[in-house]
Amino acid sequence: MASQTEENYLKALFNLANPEGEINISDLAQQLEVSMPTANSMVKNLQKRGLVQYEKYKPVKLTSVGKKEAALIIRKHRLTEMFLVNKMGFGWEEVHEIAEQVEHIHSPKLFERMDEMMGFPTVDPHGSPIPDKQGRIQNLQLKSLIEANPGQEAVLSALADSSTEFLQYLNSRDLKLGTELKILSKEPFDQSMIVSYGSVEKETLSQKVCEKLLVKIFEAN
Amino acid sequence: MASQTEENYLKALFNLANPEGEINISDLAQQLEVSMPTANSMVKNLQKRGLVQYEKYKPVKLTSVGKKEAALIIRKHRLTEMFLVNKMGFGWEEVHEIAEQVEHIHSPKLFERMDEMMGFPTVDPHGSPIPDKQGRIQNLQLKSLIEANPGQEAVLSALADSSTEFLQYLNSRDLKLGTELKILSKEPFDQSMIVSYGSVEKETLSQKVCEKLLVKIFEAN
DNA sequence: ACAATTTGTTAGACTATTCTAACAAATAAT
DNA sequence: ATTATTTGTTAGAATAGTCTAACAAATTGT
Repeated sequence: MASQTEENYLKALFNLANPEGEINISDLAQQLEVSMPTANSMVKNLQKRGLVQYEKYKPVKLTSVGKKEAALIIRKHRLTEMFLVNKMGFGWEEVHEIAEQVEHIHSPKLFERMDEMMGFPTVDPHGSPIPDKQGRIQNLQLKSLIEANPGQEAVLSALADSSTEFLQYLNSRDLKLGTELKILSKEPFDQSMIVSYGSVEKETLSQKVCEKLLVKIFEAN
Repeated sequence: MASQTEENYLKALFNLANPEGEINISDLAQQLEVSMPTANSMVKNLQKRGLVQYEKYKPVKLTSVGKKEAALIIRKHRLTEMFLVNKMGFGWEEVHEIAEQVEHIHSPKLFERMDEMMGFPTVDPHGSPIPDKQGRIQNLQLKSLIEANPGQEAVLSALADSSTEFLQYLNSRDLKLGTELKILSKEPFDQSMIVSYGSVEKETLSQKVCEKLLVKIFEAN
């Protein structure tokens, strides 16, 4: 069984993988806040255990076994986040740290019970998909708000960044998953957007923010 | 901050302490399933950290700081057990293993929320008291059923053993916390007792079982 | 193409937690 | 009281995970 440390490496590898599934050792080291030699030696260890594919001076790739292990840890993380928000009344900005610890608990029963109590949710409080028990992840094909154009409408469906700071920014603007945004205009100079939603008539969202809002886009009717 | 391993040693020391608060290294080693030299070296480490009092060849004692740390871990354990039973529908025989892991989570918020959701319970599902936030433990002064005499009544209030096997034995006899037992007779030869309770007219409880049932005793009216 | 920079590797060391082997002290048993 | 047994200690080694220093390969920028 993977140690807590190994689990954290698997999760980081999963999250950092580029579209080809490759990860740099330096990115891995940075993500986990360890030195490069440390990351390097753990990658060798994971290779011995069949969880990653790796050759000297080449980027790392999770094997299918490694990918599944990682997805199952992420499943526990996201189920926990959802449980904390839906069943225990936490705010979406408070749950990451707790889930970071709970995800390492070995107890299929516990997570199945959470899943059941919530009616088998498919996304976590930040809109990220919850992998199924086989470690499969549904692909929602959401777009970044930046791709929407004036006149269109967009439903906020997930976030590309779940940091406390960003979540608090969203809280302060009353932006939640499910919020319907009308795109009023786009500023070509800095890529910022002016939108309206709910009782907010007019709000300017910077490029940085728009990039991190994942939406379903509709033609306004 | 104490590591998970150190936390487990503190908890074991707390639970093994005799009435004078003393613990043998061999008992500690056995409880934690480690060798004696391992337990010995960890005791020295805890001593350096001011959590135990210790001199060569003498029994170990928790300091007041160590005792408080231990009690706060036990608080998390028992709150978790209660939460799993009351809020998540687990059986009392299923929760120990899970709580054993959850107790190491660092998140005051999480445990305070559990406490709040349950209305600040004072005992866990096995009747053991839940230490308060200062690590203080209420002393219930319960007696073992073995001390009750024919003609008296006793309310099952806690257990001196919460092993899965014992809990399953109790489940099979429909014995729960709160069950009112009438003592019909005591067998002087083997210290077994014949009792009635609920819809059970007559049940024989061995000495071993009676010793582990902690009760409040009343004169029958 | 070659220097500068970034990225990755090796070697060697440290800490925490564990072990076994060997021995010493304390306790129990005759 | 002397031996036998149990309990506790020391020494020395192993593993997991981490580090720094030094070097090597790959990439970037003229």
